[in-house]
Amino acid sequence: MPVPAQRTRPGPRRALTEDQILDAALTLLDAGGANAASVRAIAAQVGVAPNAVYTYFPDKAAIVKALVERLLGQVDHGVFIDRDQPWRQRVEALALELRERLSAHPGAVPLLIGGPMDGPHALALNERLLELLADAGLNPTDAARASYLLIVYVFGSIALEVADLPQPGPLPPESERIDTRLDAFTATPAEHYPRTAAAAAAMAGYISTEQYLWGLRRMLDGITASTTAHTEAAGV
Amino acid sequence: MPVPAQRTRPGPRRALTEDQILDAALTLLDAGGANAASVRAIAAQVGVAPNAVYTYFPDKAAIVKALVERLLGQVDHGVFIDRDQPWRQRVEALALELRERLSAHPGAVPLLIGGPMDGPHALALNERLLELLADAGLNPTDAARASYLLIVYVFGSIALEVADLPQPGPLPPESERIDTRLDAFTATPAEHYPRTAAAAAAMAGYISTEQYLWGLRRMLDGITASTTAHTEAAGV
DNA sequence: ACCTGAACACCGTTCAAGT
DNA sequence: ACCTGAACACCGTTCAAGT
Repeated sequence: MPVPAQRTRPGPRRALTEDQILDAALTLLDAGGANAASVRAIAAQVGVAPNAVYTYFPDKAAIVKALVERLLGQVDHGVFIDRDQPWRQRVEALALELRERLSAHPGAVPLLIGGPMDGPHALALNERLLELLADAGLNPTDAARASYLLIVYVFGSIALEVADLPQPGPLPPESERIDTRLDAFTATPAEHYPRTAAAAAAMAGYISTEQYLWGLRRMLDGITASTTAHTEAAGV
Repeated sequence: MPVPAQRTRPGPRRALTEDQILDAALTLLDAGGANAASVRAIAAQVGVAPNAVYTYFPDKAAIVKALVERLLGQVDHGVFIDRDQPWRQRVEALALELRERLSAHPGAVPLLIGGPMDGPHALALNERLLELLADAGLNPTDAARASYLLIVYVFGSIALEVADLPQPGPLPPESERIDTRLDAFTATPAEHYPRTAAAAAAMAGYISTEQYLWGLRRMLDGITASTTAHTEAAGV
């Protein structure tokens, strides 16, 4: 998003900024879920007529795109940029940081995965991940494939988690979270789906972060197993 | 089917079936993308007034739910139910079959991942996957975690693939597919994102099924690596 | 029981006009 | 340049009425 040139200075009054509109959209998303951020609701939130929004963004898709970029920009790179840390730990830090940032706004998640993530912040994150995998000793092809695998996992996990949520609004603390998925499985007649019922029982004690990290580590195991020669040389 | 007599006059008799409504929804989805299957468009497609649809389904969510169930029900279990096959091959067959069925209706994918998949067909698929993982020698806890990991991967892959699609409508053959993601990466200035640009170059020759299977195999590697003792005993 | 027209409360977006 | 009211073409859903 380029900085507007200084020559086009005020007209009668500039009542808003792009950021205020994105703030309003996010507030609505957090309170009412993915469908709550209508252009009209955003306009009402910031106190203008619906069509005034189109002074700042060409259409709703542009608002969504800018919002997605903003969320990805909030990811703290510090936690996984440190090359002195073991690379697996850095991947875990990245995965946890992304998950935490996105879980903070479940209503925005469907917008995230609803379109291509090709903005500058998305590309910057991808770049960091590729650096990380290069540090791990992967060649460019393996790094590219592994990065896509990890991205699918991170966003897929969050998307399915949000999809299983019973209602819009902020995520409750993990300990109190009601998981529709586990609910459905637990309510499943064991005579029809014995293994699903058993799996629900086996998983009942676990929290989702644990499951998330378990999956992530299995993927890292698989990635390193296929590229052992390189990882040995890379150290740590 | 003979030429339909014009019973456009209000008839007390049942003019439709639930299946016809789902057929219409799927047709619209395939032609116009995820937003094309409005209740009003469905009604128009089957030749009734919009509110007549509510005789068959209580609301739009019920239509979506039934449609998702129907799509999952079309998955052919035969390809991965055969216990004489090596279990990894069975997992791959399941993953490929699911991907093929869902890719046939890209417009329906956002509806798939937009809500919980807890219908009978979804549970049946989960049950088959757990059987498969039990055959591989995993204990119930590992099987539950591994199955969720695999589900996240399969649906996450398809969701991201659809999200990167430029246009609604049917998926073109894989060889002619335009991938917004790769496009964005290729168009990326190499001076800002050198590794992303390199990754795009490295991946340019690959087709997505190859990437899909690569990721799947890395996950299976990681799963077996963490449960070696069991897999040895399970044979194959 | 099934379908209808009409209506309600929404939606994204465009347009002409006012400042 | 920025904002407005009004309008257009949608949307899901409800209601009373007709068969």
